[in-house]
Amino acid sequence: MTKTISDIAQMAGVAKSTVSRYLNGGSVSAKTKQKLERITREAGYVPNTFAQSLKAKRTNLIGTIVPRLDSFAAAQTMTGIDEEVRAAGGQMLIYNAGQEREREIEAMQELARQKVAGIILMPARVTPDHLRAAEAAGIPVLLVGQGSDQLHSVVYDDYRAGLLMGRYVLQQGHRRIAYLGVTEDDEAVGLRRKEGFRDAVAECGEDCEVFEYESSFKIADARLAAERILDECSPTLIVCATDNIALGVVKTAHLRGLSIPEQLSITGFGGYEVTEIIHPALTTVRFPYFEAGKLAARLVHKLAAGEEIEQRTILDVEFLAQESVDNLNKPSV
Amino acid sequence: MTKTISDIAQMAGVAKSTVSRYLNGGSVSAKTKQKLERITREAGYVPNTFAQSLKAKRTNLIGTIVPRLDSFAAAQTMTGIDEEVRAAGGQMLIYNAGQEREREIEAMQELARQKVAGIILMPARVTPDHLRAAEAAGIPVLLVGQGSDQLHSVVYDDYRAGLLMGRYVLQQGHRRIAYLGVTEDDEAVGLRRKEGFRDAVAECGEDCEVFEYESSFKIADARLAAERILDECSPTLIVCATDNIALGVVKTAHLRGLSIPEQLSITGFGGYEVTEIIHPALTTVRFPYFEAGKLAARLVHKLAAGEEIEQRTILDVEFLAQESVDNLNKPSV
DNA sequence: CTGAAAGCGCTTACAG
DNA sequence: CTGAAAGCGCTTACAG
Repeated sequence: MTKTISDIAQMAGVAKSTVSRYLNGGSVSAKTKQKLERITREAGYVPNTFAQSLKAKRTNLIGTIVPRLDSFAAAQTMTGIDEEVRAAGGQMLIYNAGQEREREIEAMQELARQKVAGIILMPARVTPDHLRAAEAAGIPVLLVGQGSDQLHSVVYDDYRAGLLMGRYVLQQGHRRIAYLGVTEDDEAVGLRRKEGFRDAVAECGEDCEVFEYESSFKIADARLAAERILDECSPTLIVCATDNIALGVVKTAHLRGLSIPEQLSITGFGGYEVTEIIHPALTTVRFPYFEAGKLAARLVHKLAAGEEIEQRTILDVEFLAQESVDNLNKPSV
Repeated sequence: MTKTISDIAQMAGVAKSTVSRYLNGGSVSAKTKQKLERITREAGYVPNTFAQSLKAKRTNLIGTIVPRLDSFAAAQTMTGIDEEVRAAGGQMLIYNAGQEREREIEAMQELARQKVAGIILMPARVTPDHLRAAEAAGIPVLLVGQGSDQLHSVVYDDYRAGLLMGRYVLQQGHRRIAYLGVTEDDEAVGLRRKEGFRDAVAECGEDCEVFEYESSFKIADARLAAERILDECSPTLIVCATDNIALGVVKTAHLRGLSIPEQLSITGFGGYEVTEIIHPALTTVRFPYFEAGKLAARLVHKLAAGEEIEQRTILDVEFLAQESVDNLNKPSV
């Protein structure tokens, strides 16, 4: 049924090697080239990827390992990677780790078996197991979202995001603030953003009370954390480590009948599309997920080609003042 | 560096075929099995997928073609497929068609080349080109979300979704309604939902004005459409063909200072997570995207195994009354 | 420019 | 239960 290179060779009256050479742009006379062109077209010839890969021992596949498929950040990043990989004539293979660290390790092994040209990994945390697996894979592994001294990475300026957010809310007059973060095991989201925020508070000089809380990334958990915060310390503002967490806090505020931002100000990090759609629109910091994906794809291709790249590429973030933070400096009515 | 089956055979002092048989669960004596077990483990042997596929001419890959990566429905469906495919020892390969019909066709050819065991396709519309490509692919193609007389499919009960929505809003007393739909080229979303809604209106018997409008799936377009609707026919309720469209309408309402649902009721279809989070929570119909993905994976595996399945599997939807529809029957204050 | 041959790593009848 | 051999469809030196 499906034609092989031998069939084509026979039909054209040439050797298999000639056909192969033609297919791969090797030296072929104009005449045979023309003939082969016609015949492959008419026969609807498509090369067998496996046979190619078996010989060539590599593919133009880029493996992407994501923590989950249904997150805004992951979706944007994948879209960026896909666009760039496709433009380079390759293909993206997505591996869903389902938020389990072991499956990230497994994924690297599996993708290495499939001889992908490179791997883009979006981990919540980089462990020694990751480093070992990356080493063993024998192919370039590029991190997105988390940095590492051992592996190449594309990261966001989480520290600056926290700093910008801190400066802004302080400048709006907030002095009694709850910071709803996530585990510091997550260096980028849990640690850096908070550090930036703390430094903004420190540089402000004035008295400012900050109550630190922790939640998971889940909206449901964020709602519970918000209950606790409101019961315990009644801040004028809750700074949330991600937009999703902020959405949970917004929900709790609504349920308690608190109006935003008059009675409670709320901020997020991320810049998810939904932050502009909800009312009031959420003040946040936009992270360039899509651009990070495109860049990551380009970099991993370079790595695969043996080129040198920077160990760590830091992408800038953009502060987005919207409507969910009250200005406490305005003259009271 | 990486061990092949020949290395293992040599190390164990047996023939390659014996190793292969051991690996594939063929008949091997207990003694050699034990020996091979140890040796493959110690050598860290991993079979070369390409060589396997080259011989076997098939893989345990399931190809999934999605219109886009960053949609709630697509993400949920992919997650469901992935979970099930993985449980069956296979792997899901995602192909992003970027909302271009031609790329859906391309994807089928490409996936066929890669000898995936089956393809799950989520098209906006099934065209003759799709049917031809599916035919030519020579492997099972299962549709999700849109039905077809030629191909197997898993579809949602879009008609019933529209019917339930229509009955509910009429029962709440709405008689001046805008229906903001999408192109009827999209049979499921554009046509069936609207038909269900229309039939609900018909069976109600009473006078009811329905103004039909059309938008794309984009939030920005939905916002514009909402402007037009509010200017032209001031309905008490806007029924939107998807939750995303509803979000756009909600935004417009907020910007105009209309309170929901008192001054304008709004509904969606889909049951996206965000509909519960926003305030007021959006009344909608929940579509079982995740379950559809799981089911699709099971069915495509059956198809690949040569089993018979129903031509069209219809999944039930669930009406979700939340807060965005006003009850006009309540005694006025 | 062209062809014959070997080989990539595996599987699969076929004998024994 | 085990082994020798052929072959999957391609690529790649090596001669010519």
